[in-house]
Amino acid sequence: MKQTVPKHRDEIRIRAVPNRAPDRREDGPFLPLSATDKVKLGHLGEIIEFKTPGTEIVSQGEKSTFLYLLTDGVIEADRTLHSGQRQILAFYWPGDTFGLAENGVYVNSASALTQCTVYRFPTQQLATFLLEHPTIQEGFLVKAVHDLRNAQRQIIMMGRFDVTERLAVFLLDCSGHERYFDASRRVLTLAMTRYDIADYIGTSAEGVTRAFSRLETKGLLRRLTPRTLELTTAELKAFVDFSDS
Amino acid sequence: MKQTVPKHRDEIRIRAVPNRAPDRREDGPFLPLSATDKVKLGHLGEIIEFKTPGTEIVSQGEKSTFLYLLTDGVIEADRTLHSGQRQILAFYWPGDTFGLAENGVYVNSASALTQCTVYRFPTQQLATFLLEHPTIQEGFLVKAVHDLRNAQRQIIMMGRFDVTERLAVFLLDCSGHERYFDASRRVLTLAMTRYDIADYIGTSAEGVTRAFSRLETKGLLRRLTPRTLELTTAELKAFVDFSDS
DNA sequence: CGACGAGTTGATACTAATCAACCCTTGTGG
DNA sequence: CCACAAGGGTTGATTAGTATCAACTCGTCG
Repeated sequence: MKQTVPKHRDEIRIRAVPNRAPDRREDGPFLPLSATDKVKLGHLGEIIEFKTPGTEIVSQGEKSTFLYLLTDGVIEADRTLHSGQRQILAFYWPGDTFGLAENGVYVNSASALTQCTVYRFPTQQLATFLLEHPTIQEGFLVKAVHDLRNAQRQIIMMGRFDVTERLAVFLLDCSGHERYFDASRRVLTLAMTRYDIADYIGTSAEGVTRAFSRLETKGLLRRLTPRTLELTTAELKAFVDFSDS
Repeated sequence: MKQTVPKHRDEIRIRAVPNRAPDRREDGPFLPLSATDKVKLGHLGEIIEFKTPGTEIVSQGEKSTFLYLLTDGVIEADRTLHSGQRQILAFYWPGDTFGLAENGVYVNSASALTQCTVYRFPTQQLATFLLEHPTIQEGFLVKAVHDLRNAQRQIIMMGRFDVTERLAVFLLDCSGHERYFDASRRVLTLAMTRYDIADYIGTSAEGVTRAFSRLETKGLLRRLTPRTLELTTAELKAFVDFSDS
């Protein structure tokens, strides 16, 4: 289920679009981090592997002892209400951090959707470490702002888009991750169920299926299997009405 | 319209709930900042007053030259889509920062709903300043995470709550600010129109009015005037189903 | 006084939630 | 090896919530 792997060290990298216009642009969607900073962070953290999809890694309401950095796999963060309703707040991809806390308590749960490997950092040590390493702290600040922008995109999506448009936005987000979108064949592989997607875009599983068939009717995608889709990102982008993207 | 006021200096303070459990709790909803840090920040920034409600302070798509810290008044941040639809992403209260940027460009517009006084910091200088002042940078990091949690609350609200519940959540948020909620008389004064509220909770102005009358029918509030409400926060909290609050 | 914007109410249309039934794949145990 | 259970996925019928359009009131300001 869970296993420490001290042998190899995956590359430490943080996925974020910077606030300011970058002077260099060689790092793709990741923040520039000096080699020594990566080493220092690597020493502070610990690598964990989660072999079984579905494993809950952090649990809403529990004491927040670690901040996590995903290096491989896909993770889902959700909150469950008293009524039992579940809202998925984000899907995390390699380079994303998770384990959001308030007053020392996790506000969301997070579960692996695939096999995952993560770094985890003890929150106490991390806090003092960041004060001593301002450039790394800046990285985490930029990452937090990046996540804030993403959350705002999602608010717009929920507030102004119908279910079909929301699904299109979601699929576009997914196809931004090379590991799961084969750009040459234009095939997207989904790591999540209809229920997961529904709880993310604020509808029901049936609603997701119907939105899929409407997109298919419009010729914006083709379902090869329920979990593998052939799609053209340009056409989907033309379909949704973001002022950015 | 806009006027520099170098005479008096308002207190610099950042409104945020910390990630970790605080060891001291004397600062109310604001972050603990040392006196010298406040002075240094004050020197970096500049105080601006906006006399006329409705003034647009930052404009979506423009080059981001300043980060703003609100010291008095209420501000609204919104994004307008190609279709003309508007989504309000947040209302800002004293102690909040605004002027969110991506790649050096503001992603949202922000307008004053009341008379406002703000600090503004040149983004370039602020970035280097924060690297030299890790404790202040930590403050901005905690603030960004705070805003991220708020955005997630809003996602839950939009994804799982009906219009009436969303209005209740909004009113509860408003009544958290002493300046606009007289706790002894239980009277909340709204700075925003029905249209603003509608664009915030993702409905229409008519929808807001109907939600008001449903809450009034349920006995959860009383409309003294359209903009002043008598309400009991405890009853409203019981009505909404957040796992926190 | 008249114009305008905010706020409210009613009638109608439509999106999507819900309930039910069903298919398909996968994995497990007899 | 096959039967059956379980969960994911899809489709149809019905209903509930709310968007939209229209009309009207009220208060404010020039």
